[in-house]
Amino acid sequence: MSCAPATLADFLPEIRDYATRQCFNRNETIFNQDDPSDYVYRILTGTVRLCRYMPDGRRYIVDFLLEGDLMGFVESPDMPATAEAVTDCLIQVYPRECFDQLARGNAAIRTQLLCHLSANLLTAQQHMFVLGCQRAKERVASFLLRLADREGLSCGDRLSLPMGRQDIADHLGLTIETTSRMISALRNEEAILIPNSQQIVLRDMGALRALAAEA
Amino acid sequence: MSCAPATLADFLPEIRDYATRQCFNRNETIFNQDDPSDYVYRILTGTVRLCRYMPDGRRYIVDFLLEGDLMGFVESPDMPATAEAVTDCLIQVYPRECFDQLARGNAAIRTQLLCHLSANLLTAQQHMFVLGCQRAKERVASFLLRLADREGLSCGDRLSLPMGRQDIADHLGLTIETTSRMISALRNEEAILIPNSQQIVLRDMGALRALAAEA
DNA sequence: CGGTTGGTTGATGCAAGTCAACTACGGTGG
DNA sequence: CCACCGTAGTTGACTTGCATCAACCAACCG
Repeated sequence: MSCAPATLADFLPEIRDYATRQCFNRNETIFNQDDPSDYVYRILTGTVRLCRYMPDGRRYIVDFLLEGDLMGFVESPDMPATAEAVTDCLIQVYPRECFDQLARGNAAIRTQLLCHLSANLLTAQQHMFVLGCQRAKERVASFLLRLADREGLSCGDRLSLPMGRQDIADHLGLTIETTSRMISALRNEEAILIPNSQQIVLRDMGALRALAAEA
Repeated sequence: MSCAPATLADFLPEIRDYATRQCFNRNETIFNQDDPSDYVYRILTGTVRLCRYMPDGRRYIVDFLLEGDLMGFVESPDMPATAEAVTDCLIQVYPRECFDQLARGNAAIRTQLLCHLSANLLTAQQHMFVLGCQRAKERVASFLLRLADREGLSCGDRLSLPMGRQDIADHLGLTIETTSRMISALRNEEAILIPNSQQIVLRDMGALRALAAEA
């Protein structure tokens, strides 16, 4: 059974009467790891990071969520990660119970839910390869390409990086200095241009793809 | 909604008449990345590795599957990874269409399917932390603890390692030499005993947990 | 202006990778 | 029974890629 063209988000308007909208400022926490899973979320505007914090303070950024993305659909009594606003965000919050009830009566939603989780799992596996096998410059190239793909960008387009260098580093398993150096290296090799630190022009996606070398 | 005590595997007997059993020798391929997702699998005996191969030959081992584990439930037209027998295996193979039909008529199965995918996703996120943040010795400790947990072992028990050092290395994003050195280091620190290279006695799980430092 | 925050760059150190030798074990056949 | 071989694991010597530590720069703002 393959995924239908509809997406999970298409069904959420059906329960919009039960939803609330919330604003979060940059770096504000949206929910905490181990909070009860009582809500599901949709990002209306802004960028969010999903983090896991370790007892010793180390942080790993599981993923970034962009405008339109959903979170909170993992089947677990507690949230497995903390969500924080990377930029100011507007977020639609749906009561979980309400969504579950909708899903119980609607097979198409359940199918989409499976697709959503499967897609997340595949993304995670892809990223495990990045962390397990790639070197620093390849990781940065993979990261830029993945963001570009999600935004539907192609060669010559301008990619905006709402997250800071430290966030990118924590997502790629690198330090902020190495991340910065590798971005500079890609500029020196003329694979990208850096009009300013928040934006990157994808000058040579072929070169980036050659580095990322993902199937 | 939390996961019921039943598991996905409990429902498979209902379609056992449509299943076949297949034997695979050590290192034999069970299915290939990009094969159509026409079957779901249950490991009856033996150990399996799920791998992703890259164009340049690098290999990443997504996970190991043990006796009783299931695979092939990701919602995708093609298999996202290759499955290979780590040891000689006996595997029950169910036609996917048959399972899907069962799931369509049974809400409990669908719930379990969501739990199964969610659990896989959480495992993947946990492992991303291992790859992104931990150093070599911590990774090996995490690996041993996870295997021990899955086998339900505790302090003093003997853990068997059906997979070779190279497999462990490819799962942890290390080289075979570093993996071997770290295992030796854990022996020298008296956290483990190594009666032979395929078995490990968990002498001091506290020390291992302190290294893994996972929540 | 000076202070603050986020990013870049340089110098140095170390953890893990690489290359290579050696050991242990399990067959297989003389 | 031992001699030989092939495979898998361990250990040592050396190299290197990234982390660390530290200085510097640019943008922004009171």
